[in-house]
Amino acid sequence: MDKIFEALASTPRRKILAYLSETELSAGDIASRFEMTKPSLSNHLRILENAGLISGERRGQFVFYKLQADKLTNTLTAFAQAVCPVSRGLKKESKAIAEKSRTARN
Amino acid sequence: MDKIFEALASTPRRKILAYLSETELSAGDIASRFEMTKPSLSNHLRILENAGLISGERRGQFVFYKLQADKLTNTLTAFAQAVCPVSRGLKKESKAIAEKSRTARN
DNA sequence: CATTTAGTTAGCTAAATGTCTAAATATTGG
DNA sequence: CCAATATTTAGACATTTAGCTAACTAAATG
Repeated sequence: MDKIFEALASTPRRKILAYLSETELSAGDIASRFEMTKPSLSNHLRILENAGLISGERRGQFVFYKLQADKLTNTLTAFAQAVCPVSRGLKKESKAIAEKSRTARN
Repeated sequence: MDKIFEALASTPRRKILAYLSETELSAGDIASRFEMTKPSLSNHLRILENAGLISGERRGQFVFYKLQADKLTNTLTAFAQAVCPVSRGLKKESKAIAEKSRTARN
């Protein structure tokens, strides 16, 4: 939990996750999207990987990174539920659904 | 967004949010639950308040803090949706619901 | 109005973080 | 094997962060 929230506390790292949400990318592909040296970016990738949010696999010259979406969503929802009592969340959701249905009917 | 994830990247601060999920508490009430001086804790409260995750109100001698649950859930779900493509999330949810129903029937 | 209680602000220090450059490692292709 | 490409590791440096103590502001109370 600690490692994950620490990993998320960085704009470039969250941006990396967003890039990886579409497709896997090599370290260089990712680096080219940032104004930052490759070593700096490599460090961000390491932090994300240590947190279990991404995983890298070497294929030939390249190392391809992909998102571990489950880890991310599980952590965020678990935390949200721990902090925002479940029933409250469900109530809100129900209300939103009800509102949607209502407007759809009219 | 930046401020919020930065605020969440701290174990004591996440713990404060958990305490406030039950009820509002005075700064001193919160401080008494930590092995930390009051000024240190006051600083954590300031960071959480600046992020919009909690709000403090002075009543007499005390300053009571309460959770801004909407801000938290909205931010987390928005981010989760931005990073984990929506359809994938829904699929997972559907699967979980189906599984629940199935076991309930047996 | 002086004192006590609650909380924040200010100033300091140690530790952690983010970035860089230079060098090392791994893989591919001539 | 040597050179080129992709990536990581190592070491240095500046900035930020988290904690502390001491001093300050605000409210209640004798």
